[in-house]
Amino acid sequence: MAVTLRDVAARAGVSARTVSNVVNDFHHVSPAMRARVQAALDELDYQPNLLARSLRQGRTGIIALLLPEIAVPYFGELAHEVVERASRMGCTVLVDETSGRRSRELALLDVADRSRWVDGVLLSSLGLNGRALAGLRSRVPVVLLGERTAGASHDHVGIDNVAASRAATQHLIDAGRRRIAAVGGRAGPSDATSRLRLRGYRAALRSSPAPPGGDDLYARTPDYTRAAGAQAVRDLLARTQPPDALLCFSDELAAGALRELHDQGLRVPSDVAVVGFDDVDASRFAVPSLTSVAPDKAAIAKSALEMLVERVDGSRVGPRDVHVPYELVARESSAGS
Amino acid sequence: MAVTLRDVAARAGVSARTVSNVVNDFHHVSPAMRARVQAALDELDYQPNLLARSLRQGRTGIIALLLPEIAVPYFGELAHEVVERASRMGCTVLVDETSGRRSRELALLDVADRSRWVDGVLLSSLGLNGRALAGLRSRVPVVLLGERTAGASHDHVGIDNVAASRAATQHLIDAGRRRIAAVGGRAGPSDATSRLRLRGYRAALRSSPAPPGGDDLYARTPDYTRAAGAQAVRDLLARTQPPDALLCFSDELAAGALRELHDQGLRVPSDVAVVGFDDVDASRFAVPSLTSVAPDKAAIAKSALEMLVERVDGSRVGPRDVHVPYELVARESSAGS
DNA sequence: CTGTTAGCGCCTTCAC
DNA sequence: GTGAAGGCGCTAACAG
Repeated sequence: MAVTLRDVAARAGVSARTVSNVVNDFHHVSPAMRARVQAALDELDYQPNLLARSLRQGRTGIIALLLPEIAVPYFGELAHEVVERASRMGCTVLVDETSGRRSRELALLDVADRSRWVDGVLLSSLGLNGRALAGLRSRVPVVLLGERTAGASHDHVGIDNVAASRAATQHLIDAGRRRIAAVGGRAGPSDATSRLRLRGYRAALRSSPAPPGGDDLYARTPDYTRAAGAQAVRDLLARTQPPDALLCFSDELAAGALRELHDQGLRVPSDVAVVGFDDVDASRFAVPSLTSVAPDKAAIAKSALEMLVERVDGSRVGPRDVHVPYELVARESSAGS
Repeated sequence: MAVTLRDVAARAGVSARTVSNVVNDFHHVSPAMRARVQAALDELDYQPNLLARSLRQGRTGIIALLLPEIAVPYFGELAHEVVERASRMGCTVLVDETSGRRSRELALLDVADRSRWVDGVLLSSLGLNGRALAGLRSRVPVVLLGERTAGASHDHVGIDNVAASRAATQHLIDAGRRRIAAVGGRAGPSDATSRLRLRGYRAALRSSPAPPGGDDLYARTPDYTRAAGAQAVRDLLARTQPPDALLCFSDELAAGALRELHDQGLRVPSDVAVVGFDDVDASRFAVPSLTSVAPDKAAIAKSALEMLVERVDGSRVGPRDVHVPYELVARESSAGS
């Protein structure tokens, strides 16, 4: 059926070894021989069976990208950067969804680890905390995207969430806001993102001359969706004194918040300023356009893949922790009061 | 290093074949034997090398999903449905991006075809027309997502674009709109989507009692992005008589249009009604929320994967053309004038 | 019901 | 610079 190395060898009247040498240009094959083999290669339209090659070499050139959900814009944009850079590096990307569930993250990691399908794993984990990850003895290298959970024993790449959150909060303070609410996540042990961002938020408030109330200005949410953002606004507005600014820990939350504020007859930014995280493409076109903390997604993909490939190549250096740049993109939703 | 079938066989004092039988529960292994093998399996923590299995069986359980761009919300949502259903069917999904470029689509198809990595391909093609696809003699089965281009020789699944577009246009006519503009694509030979949707749009107008002007109410766009939607609105408003409704051939176009209409001081829906296509998650939360044609994405993924698996299993029936349901979801952006 | 024997297609250690 | 043989780990024919 399919044409194999042997077929080509027979056609050219040489051994399989020689054909292999030509295909991968190994050693130095004599020009005459090379030409003859090449002719046979072309005539038979030979294409190597990558499966067999991988079995032999113990390397597939495939990396797994494990995300909570690919349809969430931020993860979609991240996946885009990963796929693009991987392809430039000669790798292909296998995408799998975890729903952010710990059990599923572990199961997929396990499969990836044992099946021999993938050379390495990029994991954007929501459910696994440091201990769970440290307990993981995987053959396949894993690089974490997003937060570094305490005690993690893996490479990790993300932005400095504390600093970013602090900067975003300061931006609102500078715009004259005094009752700034933080929105998103549960700040629990398995939600490092919101924990870190909350820390930055509080740090900014503490160093501000007119500090607002305490914890009551944090609205927890079960997830980072638009629906959760809308619900959070309803919760906040039901409290005695409504906020004059929202720091939402994702653009999706912020989008839901914008919608709900609109429904409640509040104007953005005059009544309430809104800032998001992730700087998703849609935020530029929202009405009003959304101020957001923009992580350098291309840089995340680049660092992560580079570290992963190093590990695949056998590097044994200690776990690394890479911070990529972020930028606060100021737009209409937080324009000066 | 890794524990193989042989190791287990040696440990249990049986042949590799028997172990294989236990692992895949083939034939009927005697309970006693099964228990002994299972014990060895557990003790050694054996996990099959899927690579070797695939090489042997000529099947990988991997399907490739070729999309223009995963970060585009519609494709992200589609990918989500595909990944989810594939995982339920025991398959994994390899995602690759084509940028909608013909050359890249062909190249990726070729790689998928020859590398033996994937059992089948799901292709959401923008650049390939019927002839180009028909000329493709691929070993690996391919199912097309989106439009069936004329003369295509492959299975295809999508919505009935003509009917859907006609229904959406009728919806605007019923809402009292008289100058309805169509927005999106180039309606050229390699852009079947806009061609079909334009056809439905025109059919609705023709059967309407008060037909508006002619072709001048179609705004071409280079792509289906928000930026293009905004630009299209600027173009349309520069014409002598501005439209009172927009039928945008994607929700992204519509989102850009909403933004631009807002910037130009026009109110939606009172001045201009807007309808989109795809019913992306963001559209529900837009301000105003966006009326959209909602294809049943889960059904697309389901049909496509089912057809693909049938082909992988050797089915040789003629090319099939499946229409999945769609629904016009009426929201604020087209509320009665 | 289980053991033996061949490969799947490729790369690579040995000889020449 | 080239040929021959072995094996990556698994499963599918054949025995027995």
